[in-house]
Amino acid sequence: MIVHVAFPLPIIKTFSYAVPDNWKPFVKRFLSVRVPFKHKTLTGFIVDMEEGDGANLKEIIEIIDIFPLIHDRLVRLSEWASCYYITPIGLVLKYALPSSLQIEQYLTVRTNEGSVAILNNVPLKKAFHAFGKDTIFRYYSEGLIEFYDLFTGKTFAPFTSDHEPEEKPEHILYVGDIKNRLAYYTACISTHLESGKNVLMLLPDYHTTGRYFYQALSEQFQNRVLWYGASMKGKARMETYFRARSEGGLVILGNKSCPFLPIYNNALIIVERQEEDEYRNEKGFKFNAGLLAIQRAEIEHIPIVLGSAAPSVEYFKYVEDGAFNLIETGWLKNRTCFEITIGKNIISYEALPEELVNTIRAALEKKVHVAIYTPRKDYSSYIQCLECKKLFLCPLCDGIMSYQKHEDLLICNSCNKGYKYEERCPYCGSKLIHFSHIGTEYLEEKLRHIFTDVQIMKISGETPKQDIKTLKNVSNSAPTIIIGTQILSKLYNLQVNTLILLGWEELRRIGGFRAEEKMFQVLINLLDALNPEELYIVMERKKRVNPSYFLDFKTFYKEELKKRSTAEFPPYTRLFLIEVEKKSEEAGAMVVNKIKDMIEQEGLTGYMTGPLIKKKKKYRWSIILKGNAALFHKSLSLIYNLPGVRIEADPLYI
DNA sequence: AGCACGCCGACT
DNA sequence: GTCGGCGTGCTC
Repeated sequence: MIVHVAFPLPIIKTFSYAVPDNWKPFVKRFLSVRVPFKHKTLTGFIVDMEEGDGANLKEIIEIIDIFPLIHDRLVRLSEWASCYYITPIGLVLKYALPSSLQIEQYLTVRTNEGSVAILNNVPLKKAFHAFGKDTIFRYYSEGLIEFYDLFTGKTFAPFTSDHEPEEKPEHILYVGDIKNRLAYYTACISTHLESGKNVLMLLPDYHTTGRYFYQALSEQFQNRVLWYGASMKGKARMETYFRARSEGGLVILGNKSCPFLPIYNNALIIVERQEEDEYRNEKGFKFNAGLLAIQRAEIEHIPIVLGSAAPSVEYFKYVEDGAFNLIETGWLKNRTCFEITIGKNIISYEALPEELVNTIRAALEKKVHVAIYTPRKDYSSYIQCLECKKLFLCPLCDGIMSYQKHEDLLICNSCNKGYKYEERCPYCGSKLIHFSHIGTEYLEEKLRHIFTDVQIMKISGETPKQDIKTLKNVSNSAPTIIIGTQILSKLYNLQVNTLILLGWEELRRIGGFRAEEKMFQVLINLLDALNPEELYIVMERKKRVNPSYFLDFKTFYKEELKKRSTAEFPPYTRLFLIEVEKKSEEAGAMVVNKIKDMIEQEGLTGYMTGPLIKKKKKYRWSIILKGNAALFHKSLSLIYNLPGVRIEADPLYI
């Protein structure tokens, strides 16, 4: 017998191995196996079998799982994801399959058979050790023994068709503020839990939105609320795994690591703020967990709720197409916005613009909290020499450098490398350095100068969890100025009176075709979380955008969809970014031509840029491909395997 | 991805 | 003359 094994490696290809006699009876698709690969042993996944002796092939070392730890619907989800994201199935399965070695630790043997009575209540690992793994496999396949887990005491067996798929499960786009969303989610969850079913709920992160929902839902459903996340330590994580797999009446909360979690009687999936970037996994298998959840609901025939105050524009198209039903309650409407227009770059003010200072002062006099949003966490992210006019760029990768004052470092925005700041231009040595595009550090410095006796807090995505917790107490304390980045939009517990946006309009420059959508989401989600009574937007006159365009979601998404449709951008087409990187220009040009030929043969058009000459003689090309992935999946798989080529499906910024 | 092989520059 | 830098390509 020959098995085809997929590895969690960036190769779209499977490898064939022979199966020794002792393992033959147990071979099944989607079992993990240990095999020799190159000079090491590696864990892969059986994705196919065929007859034959495979005399010229290497043999598998052992089968790891006693039965496939994934059921048919999750297999379909994995296969869909592999296709959709042009990613090797092995990389997908690494995310979809729990580590068998972890599972074994919590399993015990159970038997009524006299012949193997000695094994009763023996931990599985011990049983493997004492009898040999293949012997235990044989006992299991002969029905002599079974296993139970330590958390539920229930039998650990392959997933059977447990759920009752709905005829026409509803897909709901719920547009509303956080209070209404929580009430809606709670009502949906309650119905399902009462009938003994389970609900899976995806959240963008663990520490802010995760904590908020965990606490709110625990008040309602007590110990029937579980969390499943990557940051969890072994035992707690496995408890959720086993309970979700065999108990009913639970709501399982998790972040991007849970769209593949096997769930018994899964009746509903909820995705909170599907538009958040945290749902994107950037390592190895680049997926969007929110999108996987939607596909999972489709495959499992269960309803799904996407809830947000600022959903991605594409879902409004799906509403128009009839694929989603829109529910709209309690949106943040009739919000007045005060604009503070300034004539010059904020950094050219001695302190801060007077009107801004007065606004903050007026709020503080009312004894209320003020939140100030700015898109960057550092001091400044655009540093230029005034003499030679050159921009400070990373010596390693040419990325734009930010200045981080508290450590006096220049930090590359692309590769994160830090360099000591020498206070002069690296090109001409001049000491006339100009900073612009200010961030939270700059604001904190200036505000501390002006408001010497006011409590000022600064938070960003890097703020330790402990500090974020203490923010909860801010609501009852003396008037505070809270300076923060986008993380402010997640602090549902914080009540502020005045919200000020500073540098928000700069998002337009960095966001590609999604720039305005991003601006919409940042603005609306800040309002959603902080629920301020007064909103101020500080903008430079020449960069001014009209805030009211973003404050009515119905007109906003209609306009936005119109633009996307004319320019042929998602959701009207899919995008793929093919990046080629080579040390020599000739080698790169060869690969690029090869790719162009393949694309042409498929009758497709790609938009190419390059070669961009990078530092250290690295040449880079990028090709943007537009179209329906199903049509050219085969060529993209071939392109994926070319050395020096990377493919990114649904790129964020182009 | 990771790792061995291989082809050019600075050294005892 | 070699040692080791990293670029290239293969893995059943």
